Amino acid sequence: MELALSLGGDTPGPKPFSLVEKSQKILGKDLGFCMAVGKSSAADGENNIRCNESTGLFSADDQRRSDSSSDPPLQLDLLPFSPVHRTQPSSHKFPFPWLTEKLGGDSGRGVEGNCRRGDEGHDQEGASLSSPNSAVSSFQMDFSVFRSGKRDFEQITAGNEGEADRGTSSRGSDEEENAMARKKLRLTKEQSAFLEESFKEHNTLNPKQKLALAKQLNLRPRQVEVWFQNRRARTKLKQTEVDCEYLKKCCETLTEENRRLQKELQELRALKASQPFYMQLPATTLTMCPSCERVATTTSAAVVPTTTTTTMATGAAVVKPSKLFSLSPPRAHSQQAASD
DNA sequence: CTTCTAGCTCCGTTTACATCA
DNA sequence: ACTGATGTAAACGGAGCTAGA
Repeated sequence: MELALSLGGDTPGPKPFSLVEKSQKILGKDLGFCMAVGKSSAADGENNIRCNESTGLFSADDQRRSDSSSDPPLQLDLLPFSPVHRTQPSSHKFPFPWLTEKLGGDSGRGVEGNCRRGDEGHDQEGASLSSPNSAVSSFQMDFSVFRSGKRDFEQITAGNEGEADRGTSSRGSDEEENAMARKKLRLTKEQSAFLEESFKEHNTLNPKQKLALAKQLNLRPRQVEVWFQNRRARTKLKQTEVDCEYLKKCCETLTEENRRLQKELQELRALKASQPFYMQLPATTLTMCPSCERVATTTSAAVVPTTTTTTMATGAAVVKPSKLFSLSPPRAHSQQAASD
């Protein structure tokens, strides 16, 4: 058995969040991820979960495929749950564009901010709908205050417009635009929260979803695309950190186990040397599946093996060895379980 | 069947911006 | 108040893959 950790990067397509039963606040972190520890096999390449392009949902086939492994993967799920989300009432739902579309409504007003200058023909409308009392709609003003320490408002506005203009063309295509200093526009909390919610639904977007989201948030589609791209990268990075931690713990466990086994082996050898007839009883082999920790006992015909072979499959196995033992790969048990 | 193209994601990198000492 | 170091996140550009013409 191999210890297979899904780092989420070496497989194409969306990642296995759909498999995970959502449990929040694992490891006490706000950001969360899932970790899948499963048996690696030649079919692993087929276990990638693909998000349905049209619905953004994971299909039952995908689920079945992912469940097809004989060893159900251990998953650590630390789902994204930002402080922003925590402040939301539990009943609060963001109006996802594709959902509102399905419901036949275009009523959800987008979160304003980083406003474009009418590059898609709806910005002016969005601006005109702004309510002075709305935290969201006050963004433009807040934005100017927010940055007033660095630049004056006119410069900022010009920067936004430049960004907006640039966004309508494909990336890096226009020399004029390239000549212009790259302005980075921080997304508002509302925009980020909205995008986070969307990301929780599905971490990739089809073009329709991207456009709808961009329209909803008053961003360029390219910005939405880049945000998801960066968000996936962040997820992967965090996942890698979690995986590393887990592997470190595995390593420590195995080292400790190895040390213990070596010690026990020495004791057994010493015992054998002092009592040469002691070991002529049939050897007992304990076989434990590391994943389910079921132990099967078999009595071998061998008498006093001259060498003891111990195979540790994973650090998950905790075996109290008696006289002689071996840890066989869970494959044996899997086959046995299958026959059960 | 091959080639071309468009569109996508991933990845590494750059850069603007915020924060802190 | 100013400054430099550092971290974060938006954005860029290239590579690779895939579907469709």
